[in-house]
Amino acid sequence: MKLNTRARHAITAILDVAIHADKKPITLGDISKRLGISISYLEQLFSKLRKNGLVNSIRGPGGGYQLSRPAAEISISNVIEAIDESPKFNDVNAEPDNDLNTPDNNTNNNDGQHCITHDLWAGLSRQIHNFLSDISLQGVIDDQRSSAEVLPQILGQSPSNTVVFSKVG
Amino acid sequence: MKLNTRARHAITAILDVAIHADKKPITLGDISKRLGISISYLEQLFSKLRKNGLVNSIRGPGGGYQLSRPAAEISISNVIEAIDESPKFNDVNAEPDNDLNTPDNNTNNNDGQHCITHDLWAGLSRQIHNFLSDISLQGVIDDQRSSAEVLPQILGQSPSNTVVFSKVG
DNA sequence: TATTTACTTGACTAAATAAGTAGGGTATTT
DNA sequence: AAATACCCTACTTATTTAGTCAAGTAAATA
Repeated sequence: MKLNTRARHAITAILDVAIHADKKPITLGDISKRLGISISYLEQLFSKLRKNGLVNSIRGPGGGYQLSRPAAEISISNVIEAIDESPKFNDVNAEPDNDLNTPDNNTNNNDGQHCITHDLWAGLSRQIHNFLSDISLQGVIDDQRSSAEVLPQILGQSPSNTVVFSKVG
Repeated sequence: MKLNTRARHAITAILDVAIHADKKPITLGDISKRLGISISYLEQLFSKLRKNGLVNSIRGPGGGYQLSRPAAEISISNVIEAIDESPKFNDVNAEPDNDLNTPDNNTNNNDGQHCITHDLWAGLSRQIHNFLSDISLQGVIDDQRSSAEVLPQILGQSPSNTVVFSKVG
């Protein structure tokens, strides 16, 4: 699982769809205009989102994309995992499929210390994954709403006590 | 705040130090052997860790690095933030200092939708940051030790909202 | 049926950033 | 003297980013 700009774009794009869930299907052209991302790029992202069952596509005039299920039932980790799937098709080298960047366990170093920190990282990685599994698109939207109400948004920095989690489901 | 391989290396490296906290200072040579990372690279990382007060250095034979404070009082976000500081020294262009990759809010698109998703991403980013602020090095180690759920170590602040995580999906 | 509109797929790429190494040195401490 | 941290510049390579281009396919509508 990688938290990179690709993931960010996918998340903001699907959030854009989620926000307009009540209306007609959202076209990639709309999203492109709003987010300033090329349609071609969005096509790549939404292709994966669709194949992973997160969005439905509707063709023809008036078509576009909609969430396949309520925003409360799509987690952030769902989106990220849909996006950063390695191709792994075709043939040869199936990549080791790293979770949040898996360290190479190639060079066996002297003692088993490397394995220890490897396991520690894996544990942390799992925790982050679980955390992101518990945040839904709806949760992100609600959090924004509530923190906008409660917080005067005065500070760009250190608002760190304002976590409002909403869980999936 | 960026979760990339650089951050992963920094975290595993400082965890390596934390594991040996009871013993003598850990040399970069030791870590290099165990993690398979070049000393040059580790120097870059530990330079930042030291400047951010996370580790102490001891020169001369028998020297090395130690944690500057108990592992329970160093959070994962502390480490990440120490690492991904932009240079920003010297002179001119102070980078906008992105948190988990800040989208460009340059091209003002038609309506205010871009800003909405921008805010949503910022909110999510903040949640992740808070989450990582509540996980200490000791927490990661303990989690590994007893793979049950770890209560977040309380670091100085982080008062109100007790972060409840785990619960694998 | 013809046209429009939108989604699909795959190949390709220029630019930027990240990742990591190499190697010069200096400063301290044992 | 040796081991270690500390500092700096440069360098190479790999990956990611953020797309473009082209040639489709599918569905709705006029």
